[in-house]
Amino acid sequence: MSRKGDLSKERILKATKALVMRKGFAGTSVDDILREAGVSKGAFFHHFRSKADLTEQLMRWYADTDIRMFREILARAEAAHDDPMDQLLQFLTDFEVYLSDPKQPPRGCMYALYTYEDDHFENDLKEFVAETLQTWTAMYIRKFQEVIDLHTPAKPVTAKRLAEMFVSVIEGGLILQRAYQVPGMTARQSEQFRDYLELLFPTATRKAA
Amino acid sequence: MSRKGDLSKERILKATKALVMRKGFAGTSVDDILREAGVSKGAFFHHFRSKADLTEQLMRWYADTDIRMFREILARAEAAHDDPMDQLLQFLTDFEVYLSDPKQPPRGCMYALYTYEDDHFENDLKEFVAETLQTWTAMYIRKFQEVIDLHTPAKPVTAKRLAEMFVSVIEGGLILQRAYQVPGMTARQSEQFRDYLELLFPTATRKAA
DNA sequence: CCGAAAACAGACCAAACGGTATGTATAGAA
DNA sequence: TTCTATACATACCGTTTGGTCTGTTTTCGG
Repeated sequence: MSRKGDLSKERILKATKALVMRKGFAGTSVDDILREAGVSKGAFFHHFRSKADLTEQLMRWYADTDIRMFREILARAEAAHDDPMDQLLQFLTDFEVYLSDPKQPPRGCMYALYTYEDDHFENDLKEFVAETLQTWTAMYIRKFQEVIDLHTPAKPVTAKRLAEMFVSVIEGGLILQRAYQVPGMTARQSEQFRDYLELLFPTATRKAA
Repeated sequence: MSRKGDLSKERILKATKALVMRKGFAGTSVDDILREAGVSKGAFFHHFRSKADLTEQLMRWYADTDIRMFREILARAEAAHDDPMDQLLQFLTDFEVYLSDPKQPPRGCMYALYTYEDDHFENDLKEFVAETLQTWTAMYIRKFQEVIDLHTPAKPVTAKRLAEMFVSVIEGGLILQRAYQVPGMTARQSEQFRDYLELLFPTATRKAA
């Protein structure tokens, strides 16, 4: 495995991610990517069979790092607390810190972007995106179920619904954040969701982090 | 004002809306639109100076009908109840009925789509989208403020935050709905948000519709 | 240090793109 | 009926697009 080639490939992927987040998939041309990544056309088509191939690899690469990031934050929260509710609240506050990081200005979710441009893509990529979103949701379902099992909710609720609501609120927050160009919007949605959880599980004890 | 021309123009706008919701702005070519709308290139460029001009007019046309629709649902809810909380819950259930209407398969929000492709557009269009989203949010802020003034919330909360959370939850619901291709997702998010409101304002009376 | 595979560079291409030019049909006011 | 502005239709144009082809450099095991 040569290192040089993998480095270029990652340069291309990163450049494409940045461009796609601002211009969409169809709105990003191969020449745009070459300029942004500083590679030649030959290099590009050496690593990717086509633009569609790049799109697919980008999606899988993005999903991999994305899910891994969430797992890490959750693992830290689980290590810090015993009660699943405390773990959850810790996860959310840590996630808010991540969201409020002033680096990487144009925040966004590539799954969201994808769903609004899905006509250009193959069916197996559609399935992959749906599966990835489900994996992401499943992570939360598990945790919410633990909370529900331990603390009686003030109103009947399912773990699945709570998980889906959290994902929705984050996705929607990103859209508002982009539209208004105010950095804190998504984190605020997470906060607001925490408030909901605290109302929903009033018996859950709250400890200092 | 001749009727014939306006009719063709609306045909083009409707066709573009349908295409854009599946392929994005950049991913929809003028020829695509001509095919979908069944008009000639001459007709198209008679009504629109450029593709960018169409994009702007489409956005304004969409925003107009969109906001009007929300105002109508809210007006009906306000006519049906006296208590702002009842009005709000009625509004949400009516909105859920609208969302669950099996017509118009590919649901989506053009503002969301826009924010993920905004690099192609002019600044005044960016401002217009932001303003429209703010108008939409402001509608809810007013109503939430009335509720807060009348019923003490179980946890301190601002009308603005609640309004933004609702918009977020709907936008996010649309994304999940598109990704999973299950029609009820967005309506479920609205339901879940209603649950939150009922926990937040426990003193609010609930009447039968 | 050699040879072969990987990694690149850049000229080139056909098709699709947004847009124009020019001509024709049509509708309504005078 | 005639005049004129609107409403189209279509051939055409320059540019950009995704992709190919050919040739050169770099890398690395033997």
